[in-house]
Amino acid sequence: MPHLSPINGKQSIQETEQAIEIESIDFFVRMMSILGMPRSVGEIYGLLYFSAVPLPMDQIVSRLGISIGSASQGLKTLRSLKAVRTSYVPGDRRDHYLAETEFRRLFSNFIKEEIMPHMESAKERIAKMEEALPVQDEKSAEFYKIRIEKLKRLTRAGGRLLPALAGLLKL
Amino acid sequence: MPHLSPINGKQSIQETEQAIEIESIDFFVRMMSILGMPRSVGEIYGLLYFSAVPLPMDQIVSRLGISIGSASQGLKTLRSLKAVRTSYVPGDRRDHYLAETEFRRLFSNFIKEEIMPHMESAKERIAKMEEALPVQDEKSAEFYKIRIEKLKRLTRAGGRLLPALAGLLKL
DNA sequence: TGCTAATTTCATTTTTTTTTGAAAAGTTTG
DNA sequence: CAAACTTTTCAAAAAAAAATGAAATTAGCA
Repeated sequence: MPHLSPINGKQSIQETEQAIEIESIDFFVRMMSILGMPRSVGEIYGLLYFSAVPLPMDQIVSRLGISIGSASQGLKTLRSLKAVRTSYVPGDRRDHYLAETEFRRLFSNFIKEEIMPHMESAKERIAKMEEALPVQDEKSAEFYKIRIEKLKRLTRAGGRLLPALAGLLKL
Repeated sequence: MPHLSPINGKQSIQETEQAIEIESIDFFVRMMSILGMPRSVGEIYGLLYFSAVPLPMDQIVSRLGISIGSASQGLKTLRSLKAVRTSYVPGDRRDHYLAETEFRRLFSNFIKEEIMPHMESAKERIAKMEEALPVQDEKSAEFYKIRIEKLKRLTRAGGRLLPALAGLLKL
């Protein structure tokens, strides 16, 4: 756990900022973990979310107390989700990172990048079930057909609903 | 990997059923793992989904080649999600399990049981951020307020949208 | 171009999650 | 109510996922 000294009366500005930062990290670690993202990814996003200025990787590393490797991989993940952007800071050769804070966009990207590919392969697997089916020639064939049809409806509905979801998020 | 002999010409009924079963298990293992469920839970549901008759636990164990403990825990999880029901079979003291196949209902249960509790604790964490905020007395306070407000909107929108989601699933 | 700082990669270690297996608990029925 | 069967529980083992750290790579600058 990082950070410096209080100075003045009741509660310093640093303490307030630190308190919010800790809660933010906690918040996003949990949120991201619902989405199956590793802790470090949540920590980094949580830190950047309440940072008024873009932070270079070494700041992220030292403030979170994680390794350089973790930070690099976490940022790579966040970049691929477009959850962070790099911003250019003149006279500094390091990349500086900034959180994307439009949740609708984030959510939309997440669905597109992480969920939809699974829907595609789901469809392929259902197709394989159908291939296996035709030779089946008895009363139980009907049962299988019905169950397969249900799966097809599910993936069709999912394929339509999921990409539309972000639009329904009225923030 | 379990199961028995082909007999007749091109492709036996057992082979067809087995092929579908394997694809089904594969399908649901992956689906469930998107939702953060362990492999065994997907396997069990995948097996039951294409079973015309309710299966007792020892059948599940032997067909999937998993341990009794795994099966028991997996079934417990599935019961809590209402993804399986037990059905009474006269003259057999074992519980027989049946897959719930209405995905809309399944989905709705999943959101209620697995997602919504997180939304509640998210709200609490945001409240903590707000508690930390008031003493903050400079220009940057505004920045924090805006970010916190965004989080509040997110959780509010999530709290409304998520429970309504299942209803939007037009299968 | 060569030097240095910044970042990525990846084999290894650590941590977390899942599965196992066996003992405990619970049920049914003779 | 006791014997046999079924299911649950949980400590330990195994497997999977994530983090580390150091070497390799890349990129900026003099």
